[in-house]
Parts: sequence; structure tokens; C-alpha cells
Amino acid sequence: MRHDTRLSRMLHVLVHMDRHEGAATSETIAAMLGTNAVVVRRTMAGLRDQGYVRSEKGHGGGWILARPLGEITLLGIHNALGAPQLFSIGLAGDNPNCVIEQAVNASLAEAMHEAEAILLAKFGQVTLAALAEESSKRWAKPAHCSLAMEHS
Amino acid sequence: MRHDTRLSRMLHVLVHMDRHEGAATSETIAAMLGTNAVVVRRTMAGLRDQGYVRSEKGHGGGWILARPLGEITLLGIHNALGAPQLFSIGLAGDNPNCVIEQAVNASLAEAMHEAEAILLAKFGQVTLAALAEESSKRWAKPAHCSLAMEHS
DNA sequence: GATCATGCAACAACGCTAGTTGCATGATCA
DNA sequence: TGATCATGCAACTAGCGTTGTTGCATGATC
Repeated sequence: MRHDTRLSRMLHVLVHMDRHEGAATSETIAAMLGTNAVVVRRTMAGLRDQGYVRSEKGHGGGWILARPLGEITLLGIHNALGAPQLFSIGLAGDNPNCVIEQAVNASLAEAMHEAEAILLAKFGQVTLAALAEESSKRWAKPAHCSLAMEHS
Repeated sequence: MRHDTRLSRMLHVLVHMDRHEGAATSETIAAMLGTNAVVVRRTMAGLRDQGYVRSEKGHGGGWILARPLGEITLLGIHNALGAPQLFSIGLAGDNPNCVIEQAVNASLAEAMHEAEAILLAKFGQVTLAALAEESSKRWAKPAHCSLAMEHS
């Protein structure tokens, strides 16, 4: 079962954007992530709709942070990406009339809801500012990704 | 992102097997799940290797529970299925040298590990006997899936 | 008006899981 | 003993969803 790394990647990008002079183009971000500019635009569109970033056209255009890192939580970005499925396991629905299936699913669902609530609560407590500070504190070295070339 | 319903389905099947006279063939189980007998064998193979079920060939053969429901937990079956990924979100690994990516991933991983621990702990506490009792208590009616035809 | 960059839609490619087929093995029954 | 039933296993096929790609339109800057 393949996993969705958009959340991790977008968080990474956003912190870099904060340190970045001017706008970052989709092309630049795509190169940093080893992916395609159109995919970047598709993904960033959700963040733009939620007011986390702005996009500007023309010379010197690209993507710009629209809020301070301190106002952006992991949960906010998760939701801006469409709040995708957190779990890769799901409930069977082949025999909805079967009381056994219902009991099995109810038990699984309860455990999953509890775990999900805890995960989302954690996500809601962490801001990108905290992550940025954490990274500079622990390693005291500039980041070196392609987006951050001017820092290295 | 599609989800893996094997755990839910196998739990369902196991409870039915407990109420079932004699062995249940892969074909019967497949019909009940709306799937294929080979897929059933593939999935049940893991449970057999862990001693949860036995398989017998020839006339009257099929699958038989090898342990009482009280000794089978959701966690046990989850592990017997190969302990597949629980989360559909994952960590990016494009820039392993980047301290920002490291900080982002560390934060996500911590939250996910915590949620996973809670989920697995829950799974470890629930036995199939509890599910079987729950289903008969709450509805006080026989289950009606194809595997359970003789009860309905 | 030339260039740069996003926006959007349609299409192609890829990877993964489920599903399928075919044959071998072994147990039961007549 | 031979026919039948059922699992075991391996290789192949199909379907689905996501990512990647292409082409063109829009708008901003130089």
C-alpha cells in the first residue's frame, strides 16, 4: 500500500519558503521535490484556497507565504490538502445486514477514531514556527535543499 | 487512496467459522466476501502460519478454526496478515540531508507513532469472543451471510 | 510585444492490489 | 484403484488511482 507524502513534502516546502527571498516558482519547488511543476501547482492550489500561500504570475512570480509560520499548524495543512484518509486499513461493507460484520466494524472504527483524534490533536498543536526553530536549534546549520541554495 | 479491508473481512470470516459446522471451503468464503477463492487462500495462509486456522484437503475439507475465539485478538490477526501499514500518509525522503525535512518528519513520525501505539493497544485488548458476544447481545438475531446460511 | 509564470483540462504512464488461470498435491469416497 | 474435491503455488492479466506530461489560455513584468 503506497503512502501519501504530500503533507510531509508541503510542510518542508513551506518552511523553506519562509527563508526564501521573493517568490519560489513551481519549477524550483518541483526540482527540490524531484517531481513535476504541474503536480506542485495542483497541490499548492489547496493551500492557496485556504489562505496559506499566494501565487503571482509573470516575471518574479511564483509562490509566497501568506501567513507567518507561527500561524500554520500541521493540522491546517493537512486539511488544506483535502484532509485525506489517514488510515490505510478500512472497513468491509460486503454484508451490511450481517450483525457480525457490524460488530467487527464497530470495534475497528472505535479504535481508529480514537487514534485519529489523538493524531489530529497532535497535528493541531505543532506550528511550522516550532519546526523551523527545532531544526535550527538541533543542528545549527543551514538547510541544504535546492530551494535553499542561497543559504548554503 | 484505497484502503485495505482484509483485517475487517478476515475477522468477520473467523467469527462465522466458529458458528459453522465442519470446514468452510475457500469457495464458500469467497462467495460470502464477493471475491475469489485464490485470494481467500492467499490471505488465510498468513493466519494458518500463525496457528489461527487449519486447512484440510479433500472431501469435506476447507478451513477450520484452530483456536477458541477468546484467544484471538484483533492485533493477532493484524500481525498474521503481515502487519500492513496502518497509515496512508508517509514521510518524504527526497532530501535526507536537509535539517528541515528531518525536523518535519521527526514531528510527523512522533505523532504517528503515538497514534499507532494506541491503536495497536486497542486491537490487542479486543478478542473475537467479545465481538461474537457483542453481536449476539445487541441484535439477538442470527447473522445472515452466505457462510451462515444454515443459521438463518 | 516578448518573456515568464500560473491555471486548467485532457491524456499517458506507472505501480499496486485483486483477480484469474493452470497445474500439482493430497485426502476422501465409491 | 480411480474419480472427485479441495488446497498450494506460481505466473499472468486486469482494473484503479495517482503521478507525470502536454498543450493552450491568462495575466504580469520587463
